[in-house]
Amino acid sequence: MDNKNTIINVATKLFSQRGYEGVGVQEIVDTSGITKPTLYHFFGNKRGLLDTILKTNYSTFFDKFETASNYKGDIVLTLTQIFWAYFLFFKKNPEFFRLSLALTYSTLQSEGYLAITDYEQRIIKSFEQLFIIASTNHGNLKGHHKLFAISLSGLLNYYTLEIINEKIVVNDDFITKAVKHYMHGIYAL
Amino acid sequence: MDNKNTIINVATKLFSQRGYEGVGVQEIVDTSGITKPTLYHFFGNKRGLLDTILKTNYSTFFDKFETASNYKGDIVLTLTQIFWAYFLFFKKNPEFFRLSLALTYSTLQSEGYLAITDYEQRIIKSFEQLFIIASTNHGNLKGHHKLFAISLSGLLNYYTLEIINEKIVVNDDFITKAVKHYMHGIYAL
DNA sequence: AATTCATTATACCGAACGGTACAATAACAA
DNA sequence: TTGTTATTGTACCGTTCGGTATAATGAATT
Repeated sequence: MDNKNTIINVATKLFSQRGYEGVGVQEIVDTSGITKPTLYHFFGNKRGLLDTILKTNYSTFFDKFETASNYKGDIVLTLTQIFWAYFLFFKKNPEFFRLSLALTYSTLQSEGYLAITDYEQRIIKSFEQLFIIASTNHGNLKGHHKLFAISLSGLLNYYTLEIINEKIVVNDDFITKAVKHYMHGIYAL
Repeated sequence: MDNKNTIINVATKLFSQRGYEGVGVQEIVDTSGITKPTLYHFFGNKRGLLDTILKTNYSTFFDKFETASNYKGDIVLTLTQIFWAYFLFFKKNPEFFRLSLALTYSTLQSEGYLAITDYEQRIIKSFEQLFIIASTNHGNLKGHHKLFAISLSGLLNYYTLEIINEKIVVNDDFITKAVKHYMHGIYAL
């Protein structure tokens, strides 16, 4: 593997274990078997490295996620597709999930939060959009878009955490239950 | 106010804005109008300061939380009490909520995570315990304790975030809806 | 008044932080 | 083969990091 990708992989792993601020550039280059100027040549600065990690991973993620989000009148089907896409992607990239989770919930003025907030907003907005469109068919969704979008995002993250900890096995049965759990809560309002 | 409490208040605010690792001891003492040895006299080290902040706040929290968790055969009532206790405490302590949220979702080997994990586990265990006891009356809860406990914790944190952002007003109507949303998901399984 | 002990300031420590100037090398095109 | 550009190592920069030795206070006790 070339040095650029080695750095990305090493940094992703280290960041996911001890956080963006908890890992120094020196440790990244040592573990990668290179020296600082190489890292700074490819990424400009530490933040540039983080940005590259996020951009690369989220690019793949949104490809699958936005395909899954396609709504054709069946909200349960769409949610099922979304759950599948979400869980499978992060199951394949557990280190990236841990990193993105930590960044998402880090403090508002931290570098990590600033780096990830646009991506997270895009997910939330996508959920909102789905609920807005679906509310044509489901009257009870109306006026709760924002809340539903946020709670859905939170739920997915919690499930994903259990999945990558191997407490939950992702299969049709689980996905069906999870969607059911979420939907019936909404219908009940 | 005495220096000890000044330090605690200043540190809580700064940590909640830029994270435990993002704030230096020097900045804390400068903002507090004192010098380093004073801080180290009271707290031993930086971690000791964080521990004190967590211990103080969670002490008050668990007082109210565990009173609210008392189950007497009515799971909806108990959940309603828990939601009220949870939301009201963190609405009163929004900075501490932001800090604890960031620590809870920080990386597994970070200092902040190690500092808060016992408290978070206590909350999860408390939820689990509730669902185990309640499963005597609600058969459909059986075997899902852990999952329900975790998803409840996640849901509460998401709601709380909206509350301290003043997107949600905490009143009887909201609490009723939130509990309903959560419960009907469970009943539907 | 003398003693004691908690509290605090001055001044400093070595280590780690992110980042870079500069020169050497490697790769490739003209 | 020469010129050009991308890549990389050596050695270093100033700043900030968490933490402390020492001594000076302040207040309370004897």
